[in-house]
Amino acid sequence: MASIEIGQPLTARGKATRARIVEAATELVRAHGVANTSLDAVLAASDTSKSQLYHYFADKDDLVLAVIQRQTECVLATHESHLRKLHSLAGLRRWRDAVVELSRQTDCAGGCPLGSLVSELAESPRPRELLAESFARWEALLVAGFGAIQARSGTRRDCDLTELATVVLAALQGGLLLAQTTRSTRALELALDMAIDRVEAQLA
Amino acid sequence: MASIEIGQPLTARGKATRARIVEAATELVRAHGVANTSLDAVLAASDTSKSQLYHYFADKDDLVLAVIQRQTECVLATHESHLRKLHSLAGLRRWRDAVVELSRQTDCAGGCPLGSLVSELAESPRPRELLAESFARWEALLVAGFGAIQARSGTRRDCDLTELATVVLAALQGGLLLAQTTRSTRALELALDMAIDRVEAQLA
DNA sequence: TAAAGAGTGGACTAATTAGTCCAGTCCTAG
DNA sequence: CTAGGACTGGACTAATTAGTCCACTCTTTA
Repeated sequence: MASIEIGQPLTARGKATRARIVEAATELVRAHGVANTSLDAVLAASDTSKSQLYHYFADKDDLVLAVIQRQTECVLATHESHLRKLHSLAGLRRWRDAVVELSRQTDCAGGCPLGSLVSELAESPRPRELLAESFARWEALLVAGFGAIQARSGTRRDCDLTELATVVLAALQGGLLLAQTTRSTRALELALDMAIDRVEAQLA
Repeated sequence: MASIEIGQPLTARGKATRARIVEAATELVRAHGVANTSLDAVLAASDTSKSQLYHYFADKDDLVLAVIQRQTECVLATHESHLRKLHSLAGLRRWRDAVVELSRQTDCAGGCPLGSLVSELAESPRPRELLAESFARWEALLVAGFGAIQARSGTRRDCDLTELATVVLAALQGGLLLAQTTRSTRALELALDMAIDRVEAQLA
């Protein structure tokens, strides 16, 4: 009950303030991590004050939950725009190229925003639950895309699309982590190619 | 020069003290992350004092470098003991089972100690370099194992063992991250199976 | 138009943090 | 056995942090 009473802005101005706080916090967390993002830094970046922050969030953990949700929407929206129109393996390879290009544009820095949140927050129950839901939604996006490819190709092989989605996501996360470490997209490209070959073998 | 002058204990007692500090710091960092590990906590866990810590390390960053090195040795030693005697695909699958079992034993918590360090430290040049070296050594271990399998099997296919090692490592890292999120080894098993199937296809 | 409550500004506290400093003890080489 | 340097204990500082509080302004509604 208390968690519902806090954080619901009732006016347009309130909504705008809350949104500014979450936006600034999300950006700072993506760049520096949760532990290295102070509330004072969030306030400065969003041009708000302590009382505003604590008017909308119970504490820092509560703000972090909102950051997870916003970051989830950002990441899923990016991938959804590519995966929605998927209907062939060539389309899947275009998605691969887009992912690689996105990583290259930031010089492989930062890795996956959701993956980074996992390794920092996975030992806290509530954040971990939210992130698990995020990855489930991400997988569902891939499953839908695989289904579309399968439907288009006509051949209906008996294979588990969910398992395929899991390994593609694992290859993506592992590839991004190695890319971040080596500052090269090579590992990401190889990992995604392997996973997509697997998709082709199972689906075609 | 200065970095060499600090941190070299000259007596047996000094070496023991330094080792106790690094060991305690490594354990705390593995459990809570770098940013959530205070020097006071390290001192309490290692039963040492501030002046001892700053006698052997220039600052916290310097201690973190030592932690990266120690954690690297721990992880590589674990895998080396499995990969050294590798001479068949069945052996590689036993390594897979051991990795999965290790993850299961900790209820999938924590993920890979080196992977976690990457997402926390990859934006700092020196730590990133060290971690890149760690992964390179890990890959070299895999390459050596693949070479042994290839030599044993007799068939000499023309394939890039380094690329294979990279994708296996990516599958391992991505699988561990998803396992940590879902608290289930399922993703790790699927990802490693995919990668090992790839090894089989390329090597056999 | 006036009351009520949503929203705001910012000073304040208490705790924790990295890092400094010095007086002292222990060990070893000459 | 003694000087010098390695090593140690712990008090101390300065900065940063999450979180509290209250007086104030804005906005809506009756």
